[in-house]
Amino acid sequence: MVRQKIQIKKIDNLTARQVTFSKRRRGLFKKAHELSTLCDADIGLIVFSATGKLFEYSSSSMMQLIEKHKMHSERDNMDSPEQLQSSNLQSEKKTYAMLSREFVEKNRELRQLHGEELQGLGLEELMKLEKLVEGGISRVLKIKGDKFMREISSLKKKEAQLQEENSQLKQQSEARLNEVEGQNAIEQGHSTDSITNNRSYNDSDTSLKLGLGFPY
Amino acid sequence: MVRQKIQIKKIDNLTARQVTFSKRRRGLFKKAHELSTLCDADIGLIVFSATGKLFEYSSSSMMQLIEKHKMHSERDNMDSPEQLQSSNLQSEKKTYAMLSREFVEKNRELRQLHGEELQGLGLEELMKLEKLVEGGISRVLKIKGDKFMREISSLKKKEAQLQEENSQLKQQSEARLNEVEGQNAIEQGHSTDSITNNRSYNDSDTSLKLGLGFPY
DNA sequence: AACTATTGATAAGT
DNA sequence: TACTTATCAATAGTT
Repeated sequence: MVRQKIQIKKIDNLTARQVTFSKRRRGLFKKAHELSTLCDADIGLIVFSATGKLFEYSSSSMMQLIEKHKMHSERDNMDSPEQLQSSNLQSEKKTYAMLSREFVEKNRELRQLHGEELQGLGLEELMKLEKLVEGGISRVLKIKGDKFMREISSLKKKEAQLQEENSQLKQQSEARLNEVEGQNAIEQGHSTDSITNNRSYNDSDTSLKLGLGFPY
Repeated sequence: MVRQKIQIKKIDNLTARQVTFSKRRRGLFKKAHELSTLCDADIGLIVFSATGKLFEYSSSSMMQLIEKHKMHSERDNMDSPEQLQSSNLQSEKKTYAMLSREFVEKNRELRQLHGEELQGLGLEELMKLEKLVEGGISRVLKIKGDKFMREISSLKKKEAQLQEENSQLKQQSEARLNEVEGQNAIEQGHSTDSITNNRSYNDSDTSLKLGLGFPY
């Protein structure tokens, strides 16, 4: 409806969906309030987000409004008290069944978030799930993450120190070898091949990768 | 809001009020439907006109929505007149109430796992949550974790190798120094203090801690 | 969270 | 009630 008109269908992108939900929900509540004020109407608005969070508006009392609504739907549909009671029971059972289904569904989602029942998921879903859980853990572990980074960095520093000392030792050793050889010009020198190329241990940026791979 | 902007207060003129009611009601319902579709929200909208006429919209079932709303407002409205008759019914209602509570609880937990509502949690709860989410991610990232472990292990191995070479070099260097001093018995030996105590770099078991702290 | 270009909603008129 | 239109409000995409 703005920079570009959108289709009225579920928004794919999670972030965009959440933002739109927040914006439009506010707009909807405002409109409900305006209608209620302008036209002296009694309005109740119940909104459950996809995650199950409740938002509500009512111009008076939601409870009273719901009771009034119940009465109206009863009057509209029922002729006799028997029918009414039967319908009440029936609808309650329906709600019960609905709840059970949704309950099972929520439990499944929870177990998935807990890491169970991952076998049935495709790669795409697993990646989404990973992103989801990463998002959650990134907040919880923010402080822990800092410590983690410091430890990695300390590990790198120590490795560099070792490297440095290693090369110093090597120089020293070779210098002394030269000294020995200089003094015993006729004697054979000791081989130093077994300890060359120490710098190759730094070619892999393992520690850097680790630091970047886990930002929390 | 058009030819002239209006104030949000009850419209005096009856006809104008009725017209506005009709127009804005349609608009409100449309917006409610759009929000429901776009953001996968469950929405119920009840409107009573000033004359008492009922208009309603719901994205699914108004009754189920109202039941869900009751749960969230955690009212014990499960009791109804016919409850006292049957103990069977009573136990069913008990289950119903239990389900309701658990339902709300699950929803809260889900939202928390999605990273919301962390502000209100204590340190204890955050740690529990962290454990929970760690458990989840540990399974999802099993493969990724193996690579992580291998890299840590490789880092440790490299460090050990460096250490080993370092001490070999030290021995070699000292051996050569001894050789030099043996040959120049009168000359002063070079000090080797600057490179002693290399093993102290292993005193911190940083890499071990990292490996254990992040098992994935 | 703020901005803004654009679409959508609607007050008044017919 | 329905249509029109001038204007205001809501908001999608962007930063």
